[in-house]
Amino acid sequence: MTKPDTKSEPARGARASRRTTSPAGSRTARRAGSAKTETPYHHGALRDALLQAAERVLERDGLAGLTLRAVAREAGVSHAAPTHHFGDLTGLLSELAAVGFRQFNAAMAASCDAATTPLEAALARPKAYVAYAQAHPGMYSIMFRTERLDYSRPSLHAAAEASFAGLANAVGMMRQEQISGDALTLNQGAAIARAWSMVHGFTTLLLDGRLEDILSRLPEGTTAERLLEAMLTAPVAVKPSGL
Amino acid sequence: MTKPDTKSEPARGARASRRTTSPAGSRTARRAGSAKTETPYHHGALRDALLQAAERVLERDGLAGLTLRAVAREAGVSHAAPTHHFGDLTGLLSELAAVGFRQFNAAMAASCDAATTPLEAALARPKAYVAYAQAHPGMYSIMFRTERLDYSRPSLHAAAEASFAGLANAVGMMRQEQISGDALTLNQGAAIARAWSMVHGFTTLLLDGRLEDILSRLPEGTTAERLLEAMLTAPVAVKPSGL
DNA sequence: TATCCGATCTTTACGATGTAAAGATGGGGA
DNA sequence: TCCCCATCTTTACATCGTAAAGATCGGATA
Repeated sequence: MTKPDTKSEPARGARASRRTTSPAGSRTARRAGSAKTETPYHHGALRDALLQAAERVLERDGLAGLTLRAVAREAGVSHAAPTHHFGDLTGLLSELAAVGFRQFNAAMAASCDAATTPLEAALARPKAYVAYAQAHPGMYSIMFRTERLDYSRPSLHAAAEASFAGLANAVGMMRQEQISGDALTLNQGAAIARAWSMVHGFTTLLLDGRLEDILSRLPEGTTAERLLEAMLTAPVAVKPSGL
Repeated sequence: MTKPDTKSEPARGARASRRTTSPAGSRTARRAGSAKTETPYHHGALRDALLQAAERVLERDGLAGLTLRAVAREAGVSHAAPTHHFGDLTGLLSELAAVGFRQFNAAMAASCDAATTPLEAALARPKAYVAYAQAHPGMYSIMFRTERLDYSRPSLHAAAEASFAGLANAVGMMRQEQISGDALTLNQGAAIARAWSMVHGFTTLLLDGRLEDILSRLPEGTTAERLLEAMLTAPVAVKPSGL
């Protein structure tokens, strides 16, 4: 009854004719060659290509534009191809978030290694955290948009876990304690929660534009990074609480 | 060509027959009467009814279930009725978020008024913040899901602004300073950013289940509220930064 | 080397959603 | 009394996620 999905997915129009005219043998030859932009019938590395396409779509069109069909279009394959590799939309988003966490962890590790002074070392990690989010806002927002993610996926679970472990480790070093794997004191937990909450909260507020108000009221030319630094290093309030 | 949208929206099936059999006059009488569950043709207060329906749907079915059509179904009207009152989905979500911010502000104000000791006063606001989010997770997540919101809407802008003003004011009282409306020192901005980032970050991490790991490692029976308290009051780390 | 299995990708189909546009309804002012 | 127009419904359509069946090879097996 419904008009079939024709027309909306031109996708591999060029390939259709090529496929009919080219005998089987040329496919492997083409893949071995440099013409990676052409799409042989069996893509060969569609999974990775789809993830890269998804990242492009996400950073170009935002979260709203990140659909299974849009990713398939971007990668030049049929709209149902992603389903085969990721199961469903949640699967694709979860794997993409895992990619994000790995980039994220790598960026923070690199930044920590580059630090020389103790103060630098203390600020390197949070600065890299915020910098990654600013450079890849789409990725960051996906990584923390839990309702569309499946944390039981091994790759995502592992990547996110590594991120947490790095944080806990950094806090432990800061407190000159060994954070053991299984048990925490209330003070240790509070220190970790404070560090994570502060940086994560700052980042989401920043990405949501919620800090514009504050930034615009600060002395001319104060950047978000400067505000972050002040937030992390400034003396604490007069009253008993950390507020 | 496409099969018309019949069947999927039974909605007011009962009303259709009623409308044909009942002459015009009885409508006002019915609305004035107690039968609010029955749906007169011109609803009379559809806008508010839709917002209440939306809140029910949101807390019952989560963000994924919150669609224009689901809200219309819940309110017992045709699927296109919400469009007339809110323009589009963004409009509905924005107005719902505004409702949320008003509830949120009221809850925090009430909690502050109830405080007696200085320590209580310092903790009342963040505790109420987290408590609201835990009691209304759907509402809270909508209020901070910026990509689907339109902050240029007066009601949402005003409600969110009031929330920010309350926070800035609380921080000012804590520092025993007057926070002037137009300009801030770096330290003042940092104090506001720290307070907001910490509580907002903690809340989102908590709702996303990201603190489970920490909570499960803490002494038996430690609640999220207790962790929050410790995070806000515990002495700060050894090293120079607030980390 | 010829054959066939199964992984990979495409086609087709369907229900649901957001939104636009045109039609019905009736409250309230002219 | 009559008619305007805000309110709500109907109809229509493009797009999306997903399921299921068909096409297309790479490579193991014989």
